[in-house]
Amino acid sequence: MNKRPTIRDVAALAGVSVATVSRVLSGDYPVAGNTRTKVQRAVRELDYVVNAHARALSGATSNVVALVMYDVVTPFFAHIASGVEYQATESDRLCLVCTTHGDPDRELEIVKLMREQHADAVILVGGVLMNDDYRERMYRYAKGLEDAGSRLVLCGRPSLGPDFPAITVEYDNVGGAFSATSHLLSSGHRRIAMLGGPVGNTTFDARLDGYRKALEAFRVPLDPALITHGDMGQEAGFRQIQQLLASGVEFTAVFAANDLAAAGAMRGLRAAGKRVPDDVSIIGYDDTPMAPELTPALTSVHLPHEELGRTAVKLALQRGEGSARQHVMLGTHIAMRDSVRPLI
Amino acid sequence: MNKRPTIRDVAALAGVSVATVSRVLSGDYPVAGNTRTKVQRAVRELDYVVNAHARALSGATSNVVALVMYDVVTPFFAHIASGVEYQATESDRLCLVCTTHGDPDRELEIVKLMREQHADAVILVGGVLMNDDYRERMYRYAKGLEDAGSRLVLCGRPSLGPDFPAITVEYDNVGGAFSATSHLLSSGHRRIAMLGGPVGNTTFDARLDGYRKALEAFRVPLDPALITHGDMGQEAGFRQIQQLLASGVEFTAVFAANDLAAAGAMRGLRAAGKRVPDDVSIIGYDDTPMAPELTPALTSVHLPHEELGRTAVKLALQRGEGSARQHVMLGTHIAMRDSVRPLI
DNA sequence: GCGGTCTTGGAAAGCGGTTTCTAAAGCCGT
DNA sequence: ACGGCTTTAGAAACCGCTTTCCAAGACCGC
Repeated sequence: MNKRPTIRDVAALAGVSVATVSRVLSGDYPVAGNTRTKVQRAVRELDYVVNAHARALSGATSNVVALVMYDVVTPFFAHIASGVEYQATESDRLCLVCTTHGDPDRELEIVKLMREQHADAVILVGGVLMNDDYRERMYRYAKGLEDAGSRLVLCGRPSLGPDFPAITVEYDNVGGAFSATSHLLSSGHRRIAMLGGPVGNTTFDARLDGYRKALEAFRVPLDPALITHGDMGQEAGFRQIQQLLASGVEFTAVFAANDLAAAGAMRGLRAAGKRVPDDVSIIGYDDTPMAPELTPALTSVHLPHEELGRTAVKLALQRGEGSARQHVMLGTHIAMRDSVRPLI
Repeated sequence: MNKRPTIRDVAALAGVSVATVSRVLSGDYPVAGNTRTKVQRAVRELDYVVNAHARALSGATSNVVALVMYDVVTPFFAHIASGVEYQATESDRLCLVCTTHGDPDRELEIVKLMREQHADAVILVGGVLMNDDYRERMYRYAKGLEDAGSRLVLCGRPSLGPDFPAITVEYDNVGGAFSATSHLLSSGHRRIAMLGGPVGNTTFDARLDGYRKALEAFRVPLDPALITHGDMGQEAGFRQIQQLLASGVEFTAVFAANDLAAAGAMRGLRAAGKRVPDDVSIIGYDDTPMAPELTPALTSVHLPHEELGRTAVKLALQRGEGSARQHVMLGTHIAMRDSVRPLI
């Protein structure tokens, strides 16, 4: 078991000083071609790799981007993660992934870990329950991360104000929901059930808001009986539609605040003998890979997931003062498929 | 902008030496309760967090587990990643995620990066094109990682032999495919089309092998015309089934080597006016979240994705000699749904 | 041939911890 | 009161790299 070689071993073998080896490897400092070759040969000979920790310790950056999200399997998060990972790689960074499952304590712990790691950027992804406790917590995080040298990015989560030391990369939840609802409205639907998410969650509150605004724009009175809430899983969607059906309230269309709930709802409608889209039209949100495979293929609000992730990393890594508190809002569009039918 | 405090600042504030602070934080060495309290107060006062790189540098472990996989969004990988992340957190490790998109050069680079990082474990996930080049590459990786102090884990990928310095955590591809095919066979189907993956890929070769073995066990002759290959995406599944249909070969059932291809195939069958399962039965593989939402709900081979990931981490972190080259094989089972119908 | 830039390479001081080695207290029995 | 043993705490030597500061050659015009 030969110990792992150090830069000293390389220097010795190449017959130069450690400083020279370091400079050859970093590539910035001018080194005579001859010397460079000798060093590179020695590196290959010993199969030497630098020690990232030693490098990070002595002033350089850690070259790590941290991604903090609810979980890793929900398509919404997975696709954002994909974008983050892509851009991190592009920028020669490694990508640290942590999940919170919605637990604030866990989140606190993760932020602490990230301060320890000196991550170049810490990206917090996805909607949250917005309240004073949250704001205060975020403020502490931001300060801690700032003087650990990390950039904080809020991704798919509203900004906490222009003075808040974080970059925000959002997509237009209100606009997307407005479009989706408008799409149903302009197809003649007036009784549109809303399958909403947890109350207080920034993402789902915004989607509900877009729904409201669209109704208003079309001068359709809002019927609270049409609005339900769930945890946005497939089972929740199934149950929500069942309740709606059982309650006897009439509706000809459904706007589900995400595709998973939409899928569950379609199953529920089918179970109740309702045909989609002949009896009930339905539109989802997120445009996950599942959407086109459902029967009928689900019309859904398409989000620029990957771009969201890429942009978050790009902005965070962009050096220069002032760049530390930007706010970007990306647009959405509707992916039209077969689950919506105009009302006669 | 107050600089981030060091252990020295804490020591000064608490009126003790840095050694003492270090010991209080590590928690192993005996420290008088009084001193401990003073130190903890100072830590809180300064909002001090250790520098992970400094800690890693001075002998301790890096507390990082690296996960290397094809991509981050395919449910197969996402669920394994979920298990890895879960167990890593459980073991107080952070989780570094890298994707290769099948590029061997990228993989090589990642392994180098992991050597630099001194990851506690490096987990390579998913099937690969098995050939001599691959074996040789793996051998180099294994050696390099070994004397960087990292454990190498092959997850969902066959072992390279008992002497190979790596842990292997597999699931039974042959067995799963055997069961799936047998399920169709015992339902009376004899003409079973196979939607296979890339030739040479360990995962899909094994699934094809299980298909063959099942036919053999039922003494059903294998018809090469029923076997197709694709890249296992939804489009591939769609195209493969179209070709099959166009070629005129008869079949009453389809075994798709993953759910994505199965979904595409179902779409293709529907487009061709074939009803599932009335005209054609179909069974998938991986049991992704999409499976129960398809119409009809797709019967599929369920894999212990999460457990695979958890086991990989658990074994890798288990210290003790000899534990460095274990081999675990997890089982699969069929999730019965509505896409298979007995032939009269 | 000489003083003065430009290159090139080395010595050494950190970076922020952990850990070994050592010394000062504190406790005990006699 | 004193020697010996156990706790507890400090000094200092690393861990492996980057980078600043310097010095020695190389090269130049005159």
